Amino acid sequence: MITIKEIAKEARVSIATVSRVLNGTGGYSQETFDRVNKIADAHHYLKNAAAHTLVSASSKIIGILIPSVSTSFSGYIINGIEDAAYAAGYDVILAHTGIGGDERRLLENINMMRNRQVEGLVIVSNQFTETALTLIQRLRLNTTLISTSTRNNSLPAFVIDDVAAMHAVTSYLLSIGHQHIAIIGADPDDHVTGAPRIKGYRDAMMDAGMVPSIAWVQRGDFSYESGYTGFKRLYSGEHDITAVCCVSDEAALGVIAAAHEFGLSVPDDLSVTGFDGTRLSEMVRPRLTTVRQPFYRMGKAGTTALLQHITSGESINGETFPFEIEIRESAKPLDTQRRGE
Amino acid sequence: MITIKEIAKEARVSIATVSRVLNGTGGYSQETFDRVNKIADAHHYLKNAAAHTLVSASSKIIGILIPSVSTSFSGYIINGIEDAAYAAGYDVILAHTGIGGDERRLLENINMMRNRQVEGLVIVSNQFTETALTLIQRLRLNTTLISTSTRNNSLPAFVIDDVAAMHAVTSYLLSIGHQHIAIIGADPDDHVTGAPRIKGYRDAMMDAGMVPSIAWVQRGDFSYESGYTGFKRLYSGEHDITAVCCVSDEAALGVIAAAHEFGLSVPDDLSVTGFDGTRLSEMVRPRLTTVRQPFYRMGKAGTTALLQHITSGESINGETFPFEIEIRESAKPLDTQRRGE
DNA sequence: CTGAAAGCGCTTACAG
DNA sequence: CTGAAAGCGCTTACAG
Repeated sequence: MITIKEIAKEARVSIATVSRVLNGTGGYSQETFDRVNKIADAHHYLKNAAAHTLVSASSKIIGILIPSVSTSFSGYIINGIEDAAYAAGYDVILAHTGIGGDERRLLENINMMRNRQVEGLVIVSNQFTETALTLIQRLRLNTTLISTSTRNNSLPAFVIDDVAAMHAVTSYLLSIGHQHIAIIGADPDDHVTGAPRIKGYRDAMMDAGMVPSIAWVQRGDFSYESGYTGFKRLYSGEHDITAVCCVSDEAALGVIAAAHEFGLSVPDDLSVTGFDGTRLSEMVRPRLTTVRQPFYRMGKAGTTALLQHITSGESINGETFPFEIEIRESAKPLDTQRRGE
Repeated sequence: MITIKEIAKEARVSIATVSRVLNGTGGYSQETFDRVNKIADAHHYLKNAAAHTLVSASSKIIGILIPSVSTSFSGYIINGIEDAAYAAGYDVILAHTGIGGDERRLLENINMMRNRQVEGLVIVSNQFTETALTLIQRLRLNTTLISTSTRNNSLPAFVIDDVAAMHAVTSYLLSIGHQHIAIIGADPDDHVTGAPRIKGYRDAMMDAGMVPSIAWVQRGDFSYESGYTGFKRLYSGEHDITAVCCVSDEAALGVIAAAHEFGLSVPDDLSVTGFDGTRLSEMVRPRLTTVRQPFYRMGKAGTTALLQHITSGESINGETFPFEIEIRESAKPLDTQRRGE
C-alpha cells in the first residue's frame, strides 16, 4: 500500500501538503491539488485508518453489542444501525455477548470497544448487569440503547412502550369477546421487557374486571420453545382458555404448535397473538395478529442520534416509538370460535 | 485513558519494559513484572488498538461483507464467524452491501476493509461482480467465501453441493410418488446458487424419465414473495402439479400462502419442500420438509481456516459440507394426498 | 534484565 | 501556498 510519504516524493511536495490535499482542508494551489490527487488515484491510495485514528483520536467506528444476531428481529435493528453509520461515514464493529448472558464475554467486549477507540456504542436488546453499566460509565463510552433500557434511565433508550403495547393487544382480545386470556413467554424478573409486558396484560384484564389466575401467566424467555412448553403446561390444567397473547412472534408459533398437539386449531379453537411484527408473522398461515415494533427505524434513529452527539455534541434524547396492532387471522372473535369443552 | 508512558513513569522503568511486560514477551524480572502489572490494573489500562495496529501492521480484525443481515439464515453464519473470531482473539467489522446489489457500496466497503487493515475478509452469500473480485485481488485481501463461490473457484468457498442437494429433495418427492413437480424461487442466471439448484432438480426429473415443462420452473430471488408470486403464476396455468420444491424456506412459505388462496391445503392437496433448514422450517405448521445447510458450522469453519491462514500461512482449502434432507410434514406421498382436479 | 532510539503513517500548529 | 517538526501510543531491534 502506498503512503503519503511516497506520494509526497513523487509529487515533490511535503507530506503535510499531501495530507492537506487528501483531506481537502485547504491551503494549496489548484495545480498542487490536481497533481497530488492524480498520483494518489493512480496508486489507489487508501488512508491507513490506524494512523488516522491514532493521531486524530477519532476512529470513525461505532460498536454494536448484541446477544445474538440470529433472533428474528435483530437483523432489522442491525440494518438500521448499519445504514445510519454508513450514511455518516462510520464503520461498524460487531460483537456478540451470547444469549444466555455470558457476563465475562460482555465485559470483555465492552473493553474491546474501548481499546478499539469506538466513538459510540449501540447496545441492542441486552440484559446488562450493573457491572457492565459501571464499566461503560467509567470508560466514558457514548452509548445508546435500542430495544432495551436501564432501570433508572441513565442511558438514552430507543424503545416502544411495552406496558401500553401489551395493554393494547390484550384489550383487543377482550374487545372481541375473549375473557379467559393467558400470557405466555415473558420473564417477570426481566424488568426491562418481561415485567412491563406482564403489567400491560394484567392492567388490561383488571380494567375489564377480570382477575387473571396465576396459571394464566406462563413465564418464559421469549423463545419459540417457551411458547411451546408454556402452552403445554397451561393447557394441561386450564381448558377454558380461549386466547393467548404472546410476547414474541416466535413464542406465538410455539403456542400454535403446542395447540396443534392438543388437536386445537388456531384461530378456530384458540386465538393467539404475537409480538414484534417480524416478517415471520406475515409468512405463516394463519398470519399472526401481532404488535409491530419499528425495529429498523429504532436502530437507525438511535444511531443517528448517537452520531449527532459525537459530531456536534447534541445530547441524546431517547425516544419511545409508536407501535401498531396488526390485526390478522390468528385471533378472532370469541363468538366465531368453536368453543373449547 | 492511561498509556504505557504514564505506567512507565509510575513504575520507574522505560516504556519498552512496560510494553514487554504487558505483552508477556519476556525479558524482565518477576518483580518488575508484578509492579508494572499492578499499576496497569489499578489504572484499568487498555492498549490503544490503533497504535498497536499501526506499529505491528496486524489489526486483529476480520471483516464480514454480507448483503443484509435480516435474511433468515445470515444470522447463523454470522454467529459462526463471530464465535471463531472471538475464540482467536479477533474482532469483527461488519458491512452490508445491500440486497439489490449496490456495486458502489460493495466496492467502497471492500476498500474500507483494506484501509481498516483487516487481516482477513469473509464474504457471505454475495453475488459479487468481476470488478469486486479484481479489487479484492489487487488489495491482496485474504478472503474466504461462505455459502457462495466464484465461477472459476479462485477463492476458497465453504458451501454445500447445490446440485446434489436439489437432486436429493426432488428425488425424495419422486420416490413418494410425485411426478408433476415444479421448482420455484431460483434465478437461472445466478450461476452460483440458482442455476445449480435448477440443474439438480432437472437432473432428478430426467433420471426419473420426466421432462419438466418450462412453466414448471418459476424463477425468483429466493424470497417469500417470489415463492408467492411464482406459485400464483404457475397454478394459473397448470393445475396438475402435485408438489413444489422451493429453493428457500421462505419461498416455501410463500408457496404455501399462495396455495391457501387457491383453497389448497398443504400437504393434503399439495406437497411443498423448503431449502436451508432454518428455524423457520420447524416453527411453522406443517413443519417444512427441507434441506438443512449447516450454516453455523460453515461460518465457523470458513473463519477458522482463514485465521489459520493468517497466523500460520496454511493455505485455505474450501470445503463442501454435507447437507441433510429433513423429512417432515409439508410433503407427503402422492397416494395419501387428495388429488387435485 | 533494562533503556534509548527509531519508526509505523498520519495530522496539525507554527513559521515563513 | 508550503515545509519542517513534533507527536499520537505503541513495538522492536540494538546495545549494554
